[in-house]
Amino acid sequence: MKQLEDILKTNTPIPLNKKTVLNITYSSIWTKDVVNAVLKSFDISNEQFNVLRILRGKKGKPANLQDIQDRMINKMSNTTRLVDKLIAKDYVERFTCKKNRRKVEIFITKKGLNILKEIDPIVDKTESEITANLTTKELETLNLLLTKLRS
Amino acid sequence: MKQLEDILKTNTPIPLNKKTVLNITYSSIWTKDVVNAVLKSFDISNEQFNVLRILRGKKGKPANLQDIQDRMINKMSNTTRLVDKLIAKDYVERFTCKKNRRKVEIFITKKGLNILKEIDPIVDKTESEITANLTTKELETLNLLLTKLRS
DNA sequence: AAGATACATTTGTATATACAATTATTGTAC
DNA sequence: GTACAATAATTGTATATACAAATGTATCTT
Repeated sequence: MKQLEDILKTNTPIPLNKKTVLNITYSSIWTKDVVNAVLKSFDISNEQFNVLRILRGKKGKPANLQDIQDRMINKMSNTTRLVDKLIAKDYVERFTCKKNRRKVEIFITKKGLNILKEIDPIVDKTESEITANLTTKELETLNLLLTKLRS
Repeated sequence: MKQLEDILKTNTPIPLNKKTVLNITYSSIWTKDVVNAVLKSFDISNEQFNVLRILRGKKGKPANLQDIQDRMINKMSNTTRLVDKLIAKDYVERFTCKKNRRKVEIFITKKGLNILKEIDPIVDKTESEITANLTTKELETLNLLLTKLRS
């Protein structure tokens, strides 16, 4: 098993606090790289894919920018431009909200739903592969520890 | 304890595979935000700080770009520009290697060492705080599980 | 020695992230 | 009703990330 010290090519052992933070960071980059490699052939970024899934979850109801940001795992100061790019691909539509003209209403299009249907099973499979080295019990422990860490 | 489902404001439970990937991503963003908030007052980014620490680790010996990239936890296609910014701050010097003029030799300056000495204890303290909710045994388990995940 | 290949870094372009400032609209206080 | 504050989104600027292409240098082959 490749220890963090090997990855970072350091000969001095890393204190447990620092090692944990680095290990989380490194694992996150690793998972992101694996998923990105899969999404790349669809010409869509991880973040754009995430927005599409959120919009589908609204089941026809409109989402404004704050709805999307609330559900984004990446803190986005910049959802506007992300939506711009999805509009350019015809995956999403944006209208100004008539009741409150400061707000916008964002919808996923049929084309957006179709591409999601294509990508979803592949990402699911990739996520299964990413976690394949751990048993269900170990995965539950890992989730518990990460949640406790942040609490 | 705030579950991932609460954070993402979804009412449907997330499958364990997907939940694990999301949990790692979210935890990584969380730790990065905490550390960045601390570094911000020093007008230095997480990545620039990381490069400085790597250079200090060379203890006077030169580092070329590949040395730095090998030790970077973030896969950097772009270490050149990161070093440019550190040079602009007088934290780092760059010379072309005389023995092999394709290579560069990068050194940390006294000013760079000084700022590191200032920042280090604060980051150490922050990392201790980040991991404060877990016992030593739990931290060891967490590191083990993450390492096993990637193996 | 000339041409091909490999190596080390830099540069270009597109996207994402972080924070501040701005614009437009709505709500509230007086 | 006007002034002021709050809200929602957009825009601007700087940095970081990802990948491809270009540049300059060294090495290898014959």
